[in-house]
Amino acid sequence: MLDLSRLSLEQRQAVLAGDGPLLIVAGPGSGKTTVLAARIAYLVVGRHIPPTSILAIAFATKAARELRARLVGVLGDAGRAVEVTTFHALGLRIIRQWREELGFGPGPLAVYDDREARALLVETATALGLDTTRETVPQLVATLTRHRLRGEPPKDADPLHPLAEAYETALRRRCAVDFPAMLTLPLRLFETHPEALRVCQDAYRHVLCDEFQDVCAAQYALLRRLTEAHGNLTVVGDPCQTVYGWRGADVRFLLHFQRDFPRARLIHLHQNFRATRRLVELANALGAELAYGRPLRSDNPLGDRARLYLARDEATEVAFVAQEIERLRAVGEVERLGEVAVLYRTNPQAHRLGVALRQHGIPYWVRGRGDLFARREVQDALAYLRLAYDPADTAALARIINIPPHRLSRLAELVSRQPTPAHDLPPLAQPLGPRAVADVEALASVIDELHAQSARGGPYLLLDAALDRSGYRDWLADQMDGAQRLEHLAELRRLLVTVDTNQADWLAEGHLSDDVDTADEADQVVLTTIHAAKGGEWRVVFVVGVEEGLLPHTHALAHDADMDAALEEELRLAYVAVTRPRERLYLTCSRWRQRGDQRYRCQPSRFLHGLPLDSSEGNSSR
DNA sequence: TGACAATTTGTTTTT
DNA sequence: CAAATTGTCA
Repeated sequence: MLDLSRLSLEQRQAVLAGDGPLLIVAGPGSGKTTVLAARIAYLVVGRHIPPTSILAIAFATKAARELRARLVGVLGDAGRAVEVTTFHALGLRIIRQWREELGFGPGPLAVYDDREARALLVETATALGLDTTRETVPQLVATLTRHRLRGEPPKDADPLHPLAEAYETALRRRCAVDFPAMLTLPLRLFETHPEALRVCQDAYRHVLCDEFQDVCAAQYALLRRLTEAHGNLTVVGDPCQTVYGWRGADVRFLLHFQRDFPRARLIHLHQNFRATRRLVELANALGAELAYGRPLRSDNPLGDRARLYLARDEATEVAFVAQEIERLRAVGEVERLGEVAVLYRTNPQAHRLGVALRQHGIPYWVRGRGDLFARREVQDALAYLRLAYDPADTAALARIINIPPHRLSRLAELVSRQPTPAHDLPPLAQPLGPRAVADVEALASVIDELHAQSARGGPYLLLDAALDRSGYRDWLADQMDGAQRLEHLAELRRLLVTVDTNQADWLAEGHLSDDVDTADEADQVVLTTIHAAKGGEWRVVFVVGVEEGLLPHTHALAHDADMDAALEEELRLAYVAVTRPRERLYLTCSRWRQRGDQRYRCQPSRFLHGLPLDSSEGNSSR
């Protein structure tokens, strides 16, 4: 049945803990995913809880997928029936289910990314007569987002109140949600429609939340509401790994869990099963600086010391990484390249790494952001698809009405201000001249054709038709980087081939998925930000750019108001990074770094101080 | 007035 | 280095 023999005593306690609130504080490498999966399995097998009434929440879609895979491994088909999702996907589903109650009209929900959301906010702010300069806008976005993630809209007296209201109305009018709305709207719904709350509460008899140290107030409120009837809430987290403070994460929900849930059981998992003992010691040395930290225990083999490489410049630094990977592969220490990851603080660092790895003929895979769904051409293509499925999707129309450029930019402005379906546009285009009217009519007929086709073929065929009929493909080909951007669309097409045709949801879900790893990761080195690496583990890990200015990032040093908090988050980030490898850890930094056309002198990170490291200096390459 | 090119700027992390 | 902003041409 359920085999718990390979679990430690503490792990078993966590798995078998009874009903009610349960807090598992689990350090890195303590097997928390295993425990989470085993606990769910135990609920199903041992306690006969129907899998469909168990809700497991992760932060990233990737993590959710991994957990689901584990569950299928342990439980088979029953594992598939467990609801494993992310906060945002859950929120989106709830919004969809009660769309009318939330004041949305018919038609598919559009998901606005940060760019679109910002544009809408600027528009509403301008309409309200607020000044929207380059300095004020980021402020505005930040403050408003902070309010929303806290689950507390600005009070009536707050000068931001009218903007918050107007922005929300604007979203509703366009039938759109942005990321914070996926959390705040369900909360609102639960306030105003208790019957909806009841339905959601009744659906799940057990709720489990991974990465609990990273929940924001709105997410925490969501968890509380969902479980307030029965209190069967299991949360797993590590206060030393909060790295999403800028996104509203508040570790106090974990620290004060027992205050909010007096009956809560607390279990610590602090034995590390992942890394060699020397690496665990290094992690402990770094973690000693952290508040709320507890040292990790380890009975693992001693292993090798971590290595610090001081490069002269970035080129030398990335060359070292490539050469070292080559060497490890040559001596047989690395069999599959998927056992190796390179971690960095900022996305642009991936570029130089890619160059070096390519030069050495080492296949690699860049994980996380920068890919598909963030790209403009992909968004455009998706907007065409949205229109094909629903010609009345005015948000999608507003996006593509002048792409490729017709003579419709005036009209585009109108549509974004006052949503109008394409069919009703010709009168509006009248004053712009006969050519504009003709263009609008041509556009409307293309949309009609696509709509007619939408019922027949799969999404990828529709994509082909959309790109050809609209002239988008031809237009894009002539643009800057046209070939490369067409390649992105080809990638989208490949993805769409695998999509379940009858699922109307995939369009919206696409915005939530943080990676498109159809590629086989097994034989490719993984390049990832430290943030996106959280939860991952590899045999060999390189952490590059461990310098003042990158890790800790200058941004964390700038504003002295909350400098301590910001700096500590950087330290936690470093802690996350060094706790990823199983066997081998390399830290590298560069003495010089190029940014724009200026060279900067760099100092090794303060976090390296006092760590047990073998240092070497690079002077070979030029 | 609108499309497009060149310049310039300001840079974390992501659901 | 990409996006916003300004400048130029039709």
